[in-house]
Amino acid sequence: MATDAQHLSEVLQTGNEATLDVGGVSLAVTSLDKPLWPHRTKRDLLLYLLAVSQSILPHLRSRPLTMVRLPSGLGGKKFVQRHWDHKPPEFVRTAEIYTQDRRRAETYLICDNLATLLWLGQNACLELHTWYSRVDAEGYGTNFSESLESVEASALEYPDFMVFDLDPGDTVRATGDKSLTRESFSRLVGVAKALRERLAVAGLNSLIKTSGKSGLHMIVPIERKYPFGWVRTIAEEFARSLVAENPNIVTVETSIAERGERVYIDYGQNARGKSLACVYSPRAVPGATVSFPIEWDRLDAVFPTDFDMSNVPKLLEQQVDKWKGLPSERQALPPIPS
DNA sequence: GCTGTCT
DNA sequence: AGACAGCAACGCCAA
DNA sequence: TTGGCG
Ligand SMILES: [Mn+2]
Ligand SMILES: [Mn+2]
Repeated sequence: MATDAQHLSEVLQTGNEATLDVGGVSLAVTSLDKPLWPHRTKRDLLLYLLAVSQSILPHLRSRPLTMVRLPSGLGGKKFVQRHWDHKPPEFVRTAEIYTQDRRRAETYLICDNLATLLWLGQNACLELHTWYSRVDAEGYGTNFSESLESVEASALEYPDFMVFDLDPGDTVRATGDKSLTRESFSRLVGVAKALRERLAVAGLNSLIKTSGKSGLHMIVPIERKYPFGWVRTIAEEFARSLVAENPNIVTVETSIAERGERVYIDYGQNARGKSLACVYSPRAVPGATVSFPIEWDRLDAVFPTDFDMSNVPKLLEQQVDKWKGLPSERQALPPIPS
């Protein structure tokens, strides 16, 4: 039975299955040789999650999860899962959260510890997406399950980030190849910088990461006191101001057909129940690329495929978490008009 | 990947 | 015992 | 109320 990370790593190296002792709890892992990505197996996923656990766990903590699962890898069925209907292991933290559609509470998973992280890997969660609000009370209500009113009055209605999901527009190319071009990404970077400047003028510091696919995610840490509706209103103002300035390059148009080559700023992500790929989460794409934080002055020098499951653990050896301390950073937004 | 059901 | 089927979002907004 | 959207 393995105990520390070094030993866990050694145990995961060989055999098609193993029983891990993760901080005192027993966790069975199976099908370690099953390919989940081209040239990458479930063993590679578990070793990756173990290697980045110190980096990713602080960002997963207390946040309801949305999982992208591919039990048979990229060649098999893919599904998004937000609820867990059966009883998860004891060590997995959960929250019962009311959902509008089903008119009842569902069980959401929260990844608060290494055992849960590895268990998610065993369950072929190739992507881990998190909410922007947390279940921690800190003065707010924690009745998430009773009714729509109760969850709207709860801590989950108060995000600690404002987010901007920046997606590249269609790239017009004769070949029909839909992969991201340097030109398209460079246009995206330009929009991100312009948005950063807008935010800075308003006194707001922002951080940026690759989504792990083609886009960028901008994060503005905020005081945990504005309901999603207000955060969305502010995000929309910033997004529309960029569109007004550069209507040929930026759009907030929801219709895909209308967007064309323009960069899409999705401010609508600022809503309860929505999620973005967590920083350091792998993505279910052939290259096994990873969502990775970028320093603003490095943005021109990088490309999303620079960060994948193979090299990210190495990059993190220099600095365990590029966004260390982010969970406690807070900025004020304009007040809500009364 | 897991669970419950059918043969 | 083994095969197999079923299963696994949700909130916003414009129309 | 529905359908598109991410
Ligand atoms: Mn995106
Ligand atoms: Mn998007």
